[in-house]
Amino acid sequence: MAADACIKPSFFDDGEDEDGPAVFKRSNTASKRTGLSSEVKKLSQRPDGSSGRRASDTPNGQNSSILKGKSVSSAKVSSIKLSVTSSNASTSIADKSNSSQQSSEINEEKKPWNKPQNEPNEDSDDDRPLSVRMARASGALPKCESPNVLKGDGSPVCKQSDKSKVSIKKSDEDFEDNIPLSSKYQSATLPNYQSSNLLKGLGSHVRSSLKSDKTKVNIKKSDEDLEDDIPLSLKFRFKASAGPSNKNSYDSDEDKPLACKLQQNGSSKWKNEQLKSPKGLNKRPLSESSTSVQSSIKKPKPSVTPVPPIVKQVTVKAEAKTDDDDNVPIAHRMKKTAHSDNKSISTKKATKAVSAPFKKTVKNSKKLAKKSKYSKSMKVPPSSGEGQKWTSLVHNGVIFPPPYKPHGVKMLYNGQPVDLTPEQEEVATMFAVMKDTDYASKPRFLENFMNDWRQILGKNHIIKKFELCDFTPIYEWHEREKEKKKQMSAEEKKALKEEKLIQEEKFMWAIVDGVKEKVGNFRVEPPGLFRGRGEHPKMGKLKRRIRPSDITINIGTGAPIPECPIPGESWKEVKHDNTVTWLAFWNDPINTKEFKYVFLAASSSLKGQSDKEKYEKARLLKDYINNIRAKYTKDFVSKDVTKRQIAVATYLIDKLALRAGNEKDDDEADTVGCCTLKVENVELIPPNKLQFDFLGKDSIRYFNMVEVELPVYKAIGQFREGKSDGENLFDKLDTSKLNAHLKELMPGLTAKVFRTYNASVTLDEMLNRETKDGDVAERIVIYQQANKEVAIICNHQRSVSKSHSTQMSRLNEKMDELKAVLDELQKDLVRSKKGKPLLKGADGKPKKNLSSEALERKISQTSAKIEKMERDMKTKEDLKTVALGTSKINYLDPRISVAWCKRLEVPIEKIFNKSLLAKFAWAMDVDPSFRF
DNA sequence: AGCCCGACTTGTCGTGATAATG
DNA sequence: CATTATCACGACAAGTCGGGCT
Repeated sequence: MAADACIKPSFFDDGEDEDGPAVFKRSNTASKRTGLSSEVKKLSQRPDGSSGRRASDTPNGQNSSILKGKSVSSAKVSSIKLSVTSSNASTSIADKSNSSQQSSEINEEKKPWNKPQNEPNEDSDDDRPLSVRMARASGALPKCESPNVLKGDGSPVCKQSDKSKVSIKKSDEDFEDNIPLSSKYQSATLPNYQSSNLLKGLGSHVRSSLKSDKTKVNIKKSDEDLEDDIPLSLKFRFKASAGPSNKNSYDSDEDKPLACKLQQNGSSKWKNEQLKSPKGLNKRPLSESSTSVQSSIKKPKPSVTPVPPIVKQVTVKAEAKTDDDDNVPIAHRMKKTAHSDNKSISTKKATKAVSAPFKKTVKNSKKLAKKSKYSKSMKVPPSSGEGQKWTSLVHNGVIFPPPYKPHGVKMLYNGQPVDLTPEQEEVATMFAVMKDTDYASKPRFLENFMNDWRQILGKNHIIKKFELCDFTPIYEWHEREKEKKKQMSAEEKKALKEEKLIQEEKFMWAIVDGVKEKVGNFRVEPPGLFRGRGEHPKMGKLKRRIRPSDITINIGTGAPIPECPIPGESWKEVKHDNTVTWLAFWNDPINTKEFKYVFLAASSSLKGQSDKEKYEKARLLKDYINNIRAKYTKDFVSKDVTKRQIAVATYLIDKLALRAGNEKDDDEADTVGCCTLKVENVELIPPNKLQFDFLGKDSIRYFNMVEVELPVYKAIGQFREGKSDGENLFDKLDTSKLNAHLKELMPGLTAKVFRTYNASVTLDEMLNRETKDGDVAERIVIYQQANKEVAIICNHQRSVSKSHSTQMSRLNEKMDELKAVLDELQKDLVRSKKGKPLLKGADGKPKKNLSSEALERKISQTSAKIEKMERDMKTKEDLKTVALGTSKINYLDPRISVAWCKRLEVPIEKIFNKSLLAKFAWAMDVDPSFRF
């Protein structure tokens, strides 16, 4: 593989990357940067110095550097530079290790169905060239050694009642021993529930005890903070000025912010069930927008000229590239885009320099601007970077699913075979195939399906009533097809796979600013019956086939327009909008107001950069969190109801990691988030506990009992007063008001940042309080436990595998056998010591005589086996409903994991699988001392 | 000031691939 | 070597949140 080099632009760089980080890919896109800076400035309230920027941690290598530049200086600091590195990583790493979620399925209620085709993924491509640096980076990490890893027990920190059967002890202890805190928490508060999680509220008391570890942290931090002109505490006061009663406690907390999280959240008992009693009706209007931001001045810092991007070449396609190009930017090569070079260069620079606001800050101009600019060949390169996401974009569009192939199998209606046209048969088949899913028995699904199918059947078709339909013949045909497929030889399967790959290859890549990047979902969704989650009102509706005329393509101005793969048809529209990252979109046939987008894959630098910004924003919250907590604590007793509601809602979001809770339409499943909680979802349990029970995103149940501070308890009681079950608990609130408020507390702050913050802080804290001993496998177990803790906080659940109970009982049997063996060995030992002959074996034959020593040895071996098995079982039981993958992908700052791996010499491949390694390429060169 | 469009992140599940087991 | 358990990864649904328009 070739390595590509790349450039990174550094504008300010001062040494930024000096050390280490490898950068690859293009320099960065200029576009956005966090914008925090700009916002920061704006904030009126805070003194600016204090403005939030977090000082960088010195320790962290690059990061610090990143921030460094700007932050230090003055307020203006604007841009943060991020250098994204990308790598592509690939490499040989194997994945294996970690566990993450996986599949399994069914839970009682909901379950999905399968879908027919899928494809092999594989993609070989991963082998995109690694950059040199990367290599180096990786070198830093030890390579992995053995595959096996984990497993052990993950001991659960939390527990649920049911699990009780299994004995507890297990590993937790190990883990916990070291960690006093957790235990404290648990015990403290909750009754049976899981403990650890339950939190104690932010209550400081407890926490204070915890502090210890944290203190150090703070300390460090403080150093860093030097930069800030104003110490947090000041800020704190600032905001909190009014002086909440609790303040003290908080203050104390401040010192150790991390701690908080621990307490956080309780676990819940999971199990998804759908609750049903929601009442929700009132939906409030969404409303208001938040304050706008205008960052006005951006000043670019001039500086280096960027090097032209290099293309990674690959086999690929784009006309432009040829192998040699490595060093030449594509732009150059492309004739069409001739002007592009300039653009790219200039823009990049510009953008970087500019402080951009978070997402598109640019006001209107998007469209106008872009087009115009573009066409004009961007004249405004420099500062224009605002909402710009790329300068050149080349791709081949999307691939459509193959046309329907009629099978001719006739279903029965009222016992008689029925002739169907291919279109009618296609829909009948969609349903037939879902026969053994539970959708097939949901009235709403059946009704929606029949309504849509009837339209295709036409008015006069004999088929009228679902009850008279018998799809069995088609279902059986499908089963046979599946079986056939399964029986294919390995070679045949392989051949099919390759063929598919060849067909898809051209769609898999896009060239963004001269860099080849993987496209995320270039396959247009095939027609099917809509499978909404939970009690979705539209389940069963026909999701019609998408055609080229439904699709809007977005591509660089000079790039060749992808040819429409279906002869005789054409794209709905072709745009050249460089302020967005999508390559194509179409309207969702189920909800025509919504869109389905084709984006770049997670491994792309565009995504990587925004991911990094997300984590930087969460890290910034660290500097404000104490202040924010003090503020809302004070407002728990505000006379202003709206303020009180905002305070309590913020508290719940912070402490329980609840989602914001936007309003939903009636044609969506009835689920809630913080702002949309209904009275019935929160029960008061005297003296100061709250019991939450509601369906959240994806209709996953959130059930948790939490001890809260008394003022919160009382406030909730007030909010419930005079309302019936289905009414909104927070009637004066909605997400835009809440976020607008949060933005006043910290630039760019929104409700979801708390989830990221709490998740990452928890991981960082848990990983760092562990001692360094233990072998790699044990360390991985520690990581998993931390990961699990986060998953619980975020309520990331998975359905229990169908075979779970079977597997458990099988393990139980084995366990019983082992115990019997142990028992017999012990009896034999006693006899042996007394000089009596051993007992006879099960088969009646005498066993060969063993010495007492030998017996003892066997006993200890067997006991060890039993213990291990108990641990494994407990872990398995414990994790049966916990999905670890979601938090790893979306909430845990990968730099925490990477730095930890470097420090403890755990191969990063044990923690991140291949996709994660690619996705987090930007984090691989983090300094080992990085702390969130 | 609210509504709604638009873009992008987050989340669960199914399924094929791969590793572990008997 | 055949099965079964686990893992990786894609599919696609369902959130969040900002911005522009009225």
